[in-house]
Amino acid sequence: MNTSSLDVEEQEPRSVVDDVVAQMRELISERGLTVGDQLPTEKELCEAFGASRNTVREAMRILKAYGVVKVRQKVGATIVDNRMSSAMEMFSFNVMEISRDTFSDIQGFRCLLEVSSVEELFDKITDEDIGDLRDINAKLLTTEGVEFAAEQDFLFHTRLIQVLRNKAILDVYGLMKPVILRIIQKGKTRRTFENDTYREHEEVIDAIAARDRIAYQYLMKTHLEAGYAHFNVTDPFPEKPK
Amino acid sequence: MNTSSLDVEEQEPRSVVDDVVAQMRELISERGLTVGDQLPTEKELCEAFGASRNTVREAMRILKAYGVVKVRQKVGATIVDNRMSSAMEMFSFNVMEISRDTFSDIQGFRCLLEVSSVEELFDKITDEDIGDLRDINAKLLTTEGVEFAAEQDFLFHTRLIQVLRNKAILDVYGLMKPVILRIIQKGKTRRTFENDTYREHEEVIDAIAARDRIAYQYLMKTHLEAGYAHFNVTDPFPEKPK
DNA sequence: GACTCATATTTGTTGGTCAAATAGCGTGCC
DNA sequence: GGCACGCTATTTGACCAACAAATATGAGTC
Repeated sequence: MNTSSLDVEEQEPRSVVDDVVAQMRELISERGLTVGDQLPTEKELCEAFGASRNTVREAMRILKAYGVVKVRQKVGATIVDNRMSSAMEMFSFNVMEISRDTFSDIQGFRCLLEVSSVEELFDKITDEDIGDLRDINAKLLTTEGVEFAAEQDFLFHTRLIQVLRNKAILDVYGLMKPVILRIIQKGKTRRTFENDTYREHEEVIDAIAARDRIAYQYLMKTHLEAGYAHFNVTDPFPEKPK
Repeated sequence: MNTSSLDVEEQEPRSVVDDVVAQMRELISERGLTVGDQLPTEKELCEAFGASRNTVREAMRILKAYGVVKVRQKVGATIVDNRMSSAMEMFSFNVMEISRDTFSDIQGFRCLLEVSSVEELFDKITDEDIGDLRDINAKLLTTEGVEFAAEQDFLFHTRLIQVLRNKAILDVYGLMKPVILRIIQKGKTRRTFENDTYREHEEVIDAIAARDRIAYQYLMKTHLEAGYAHFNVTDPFPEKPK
């Protein structure tokens, strides 16, 4: 069921490249290297690890893909921390249909983030935040196509999360962006955004402005669950048994 | 402040490898490839993209690092979806100290996940779940070293999250594992786990068993915030201005 | 049909070449 | 001295060719 965290994956014989990656990790750890520090040159790494340059390069590609190093010609490899944006990159691959389970899981997550956080949200929100929310929502009426509308829809919810001033939560929300965007678009037309979505957002903002906890929670929950109808009606899910 | 989502990073001229990665994405998208399907061989990709084999290989390494493909000799590249475990890999790099901000953000997140989800938690939790929690917590008394204790501590909280039956939330929790582990260990000894942590967990379990919402929320919040003392007292943070 | 084995194909690794970028150094000028 | 400029050595980027290792495939045998 869950293939992500706990299963014991059969370990294939580690390739030389994987080995070099591991040694690079050790090197970073041992020397206590951190953001801004330089790694040795490719040549030095070759000698240190006894691997060919291509192998070292492939290992370096992995670190770059992880967003852990940044390489510039002549300068060499510098340690950075772009792991969050790298993670976004990787989750933007459309390698599979969104299953009904994934959909309801993500929606449940959003519910937790946006509905259950009401206390902290009402605590921290300012008039400026509310103004921004109205501005963003207004753009839903400009009818620039479904993709644009979906972006604005997502931006609205992101702006709301931003009020919590919690980078970890904001990052995770950004991480889920590709999936959320596809959920938002599913089964909707430009008119859906113009009519339903815009109105629902406005009602949510009104509830926030009035500091009405009950109304906010009800409206946001309803709004999030509204997507479920669109999602459910579309297709019978050609589920793919492994 | 926030380097993850919104800033406009100066775009350097894309390398050939990045280009090949982009073309592979297109190819996957166009052909509607999904988990289990095969990619063309390296040779075919070279011809299709007009790139050398090493370049194609480096691009393939990136896709492998993303957990999007799995490559076996002779068989070739198969599309998979191990992005979550790949994400865990990348976040297990210790490239930077955990800042106080990161700490409080993560703790805030955990608070949201574990405290605010009380309704759903109490709704879904079974006696079996509670039994598991007690079993896991009991292992804190076996005194096998700090690393083991920290693992058990983390496992306790993971098991709690598992009750929600939400894969997305569970995955995100797993994603934060490396950071959480370091937070858990910070400033603690084996005795801390044996005494304080064990007792706090037991109290939480008791509250759950009694279905006492108020007590649960208070105890869990207190427990999570307890780490803050350990964290704050240790060092003055040699902050590293860029 | 079932099994064995040789072979061809495909990925893994290595060594090398050339190109492109550029940090660092030296030179000359003011 | 200090500054601007250009050269050069170094380093990464891309490519090529060759061989090793793994293995899917098919021919051959019973």
